[in-house]
Amino acid sequence: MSSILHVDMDAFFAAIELLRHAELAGKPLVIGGAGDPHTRGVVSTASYEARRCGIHSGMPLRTARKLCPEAVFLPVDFREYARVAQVVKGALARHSPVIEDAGIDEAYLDVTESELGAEQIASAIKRDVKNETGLTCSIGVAPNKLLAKIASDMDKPDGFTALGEADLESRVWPLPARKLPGVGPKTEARLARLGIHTIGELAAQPPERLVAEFGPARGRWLRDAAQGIDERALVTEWEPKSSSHEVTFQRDLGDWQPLADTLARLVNRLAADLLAGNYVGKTVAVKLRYADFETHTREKALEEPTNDADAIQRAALECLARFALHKKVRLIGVRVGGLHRSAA
DNA sequence: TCTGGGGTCCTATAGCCT
DNA sequence: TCTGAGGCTATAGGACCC
Repeated sequence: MSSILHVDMDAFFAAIELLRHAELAGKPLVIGGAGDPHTRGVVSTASYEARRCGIHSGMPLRTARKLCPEAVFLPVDFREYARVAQVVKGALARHSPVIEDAGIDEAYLDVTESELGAEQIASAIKRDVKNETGLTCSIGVAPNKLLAKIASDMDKPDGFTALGEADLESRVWPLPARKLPGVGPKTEARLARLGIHTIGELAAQPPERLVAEFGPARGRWLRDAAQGIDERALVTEWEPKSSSHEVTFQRDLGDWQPLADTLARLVNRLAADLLAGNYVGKTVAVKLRYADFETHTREKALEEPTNDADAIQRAALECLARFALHKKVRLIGVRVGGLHRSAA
């Protein structure tokens, strides 16, 4: 039986800002966008005080301000959060050689081979992370990644939860289906239409019913996940498959020229990123989001893999020309896919 | 004048080939 | 020669995650 830890930092961005701005302790704090709730942007992280007002990540900043006018808004400082994340990951790596980076503020550790118990390891991790960063985290332990992640969410902040197969019925099945990682708002709504609201109700479904509704791959995955079955191994090495930049305009745009100008800037940034990472890509895609939030992409395969800004820009402009400009545009983006390391 | 930016993976569909 | 089944690839969209 494997023993997998999931480590999840508590309100990561907000907690880092509180370290730098001690005077904000106890106040509702919202990190997101440019830090100005009068501009377009969404909440990245809300402190626990702000969450009590109903603010959560993904919410428009304007909405957050209406819910909690006295909240303090700060811009996202990715460089600083990435720096702290490196310190955290360094501390984690000392507790297991088998570690999966699962985003800026979380990771999985395989501690099956450790001589220490999972709970001992978890408390040592909490101590080290606290000592080296001043931050707290929540940790879940389980026989697989799926259950470990569910576990780490069960006691926050600064919690520890162990889940075994025997806990499935009493502790996992009563949870809403939405608590399964991989079930988002769309799937939650479809399940609700089938009368399925909890993970237990999902686990009790005849597989054919889920397959009929969601297709073979997803139908079977839903059943397995609800029964706590997850055989995925930790991903300890990773290479990017695509790289992109996009921007949402403060005011929707109705003309080609500023769109093309913005696209050129995004392409230059992207080409610089590829060059810095020594990557070349095989496809170029342009994304347009119209004012009504309808989103479309147009993609073109390159004749040969490249990271050359001019070649990418030619392809991007061809993609842009295939769009109709019948509605105003709120966002434009560019992506290069099919990445691999450059031979040069 | 709701709704970011950076990703991944899956699915549907169309065109082409055998 | 016509028709159909099935596989493969490219493209577009959707859902999800942090």
